[in-house]
Amino acid sequence: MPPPPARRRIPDATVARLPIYLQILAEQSTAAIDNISSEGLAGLAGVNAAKVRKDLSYLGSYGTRGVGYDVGYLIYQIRRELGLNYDWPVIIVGAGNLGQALAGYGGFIDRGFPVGGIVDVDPAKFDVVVAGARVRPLDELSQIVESKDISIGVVAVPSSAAQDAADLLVKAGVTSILNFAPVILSVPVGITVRKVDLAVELQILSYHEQRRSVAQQNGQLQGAPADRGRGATA
Amino acid sequence: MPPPPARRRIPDATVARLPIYLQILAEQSTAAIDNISSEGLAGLAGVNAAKVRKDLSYLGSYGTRGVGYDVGYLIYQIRRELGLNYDWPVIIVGAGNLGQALAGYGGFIDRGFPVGGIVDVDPAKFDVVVAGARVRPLDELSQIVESKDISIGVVAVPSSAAQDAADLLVKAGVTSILNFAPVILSVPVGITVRKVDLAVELQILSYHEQRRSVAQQNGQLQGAPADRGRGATA
DNA sequence: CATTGTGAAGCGTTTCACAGCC
DNA sequence: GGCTGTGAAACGCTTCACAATG
Repeated sequence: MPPPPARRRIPDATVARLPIYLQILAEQSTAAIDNISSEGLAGLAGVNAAKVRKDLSYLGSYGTRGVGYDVGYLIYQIRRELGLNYDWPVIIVGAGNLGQALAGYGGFIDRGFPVGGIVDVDPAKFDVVVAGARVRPLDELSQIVESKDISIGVVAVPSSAAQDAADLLVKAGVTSILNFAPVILSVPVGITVRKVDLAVELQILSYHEQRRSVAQQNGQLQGAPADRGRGATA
Repeated sequence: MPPPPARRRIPDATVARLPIYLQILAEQSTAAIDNISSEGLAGLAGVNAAKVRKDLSYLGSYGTRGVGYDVGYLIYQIRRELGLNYDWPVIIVGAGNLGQALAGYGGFIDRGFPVGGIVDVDPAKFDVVVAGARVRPLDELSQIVESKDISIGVVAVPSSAAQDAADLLVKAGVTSILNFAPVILSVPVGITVRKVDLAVELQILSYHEQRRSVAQQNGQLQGAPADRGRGATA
């Protein structure tokens, strides 16, 4: 069993799929299935089998020709590559509807991202307990980040406050930000930002709906286009 | 002013960026700025100017050489292309933490996606009013979809119930689904599904954090990789 | 003369096809 | 014999570079 060196640089497209494979493998493992072929995994993930093999090949040669992949071992390897062997506590900025839903969302803690803190500007929210975490004043952000050695921040504040929140997070030492506000955050080089914008998702769906209705009007029964990024037209 | 025909097929990558441009243009419009260059727009969107021009060229030739783009007209054209000239009411399946947060999320209605209904299996939640919508029994899903002519469904139920929810939505006539459950939904050809998986987002951030710590240990001060899909490493 | 619109080059991702191996 | 691992081809997206033009 080799030590955990980060070997090659893994393509971004592959990194975005590894969590999907991981989730499927975990389900297989629960169902006491301990071997899976690239084709089997591909079917469950909704992708091409060659893509699965290429993706997994970036981690190393962990399959057995003629047999497939050992589910448990693959889980171990993907988790290692994604850095999921340790918990990454997150700090949530904003204890409104969304912030509270996020804090209460079981998926966070279950998957190794415990809520290390949740802060807000509104004194009315201080000390409200959300899923085991007490809401603290925004002023304490920096102290929480430092004391709990947090590197991931979640921005769940209104658009107008998002850039300030991001600035505070960066100043406190956070190096990755998950942004739910519909604004483009400006951050220093070296900070990773991912954005989840619900309105954008809906607008992309709207585009497909609009195409559908136009196609219908023209009597064109051509298939919808394949999607990209995340999501897919089945 | 030409009538609204969906002209060429627009690349998926472009469709995914149009909502971002739209949002920025709306901000500009509010600030009484009525002209913008591809470079200006690119700067605000965090992308390359050539990309902006190519993206916009798929809609038609709506810019003026030597001048730039008329903000209002561009907003109109992007909205038209995305099918945002009409409201698209959505139905939310699941009135738990997430479903309620989504229903209450102002961004939905503000951007042309009013909550046409929210349903749940749990009788304890019936008739709870969330952001103006009364939670209804799951049984009524089909009737709500039909009576309000809803084509977009939001799946905000636990993983175990997600496929059932999707099946119900499809049977009721919904053709686009926004899925928040961490499972791959299986739907008939022609139905568009997009997935928002918070754990996946965090795991991608985790990958970058992990690389950072490995790089630090090895004293390699190489830059972090550019991101793909959504989000970006600045 | 600043800025768009776009062929063409460049680059990363996907898919194919098959050699390698258990 | 069946399935992995991977060069190479195909594809789509991004970026360049510049002609077109208000």
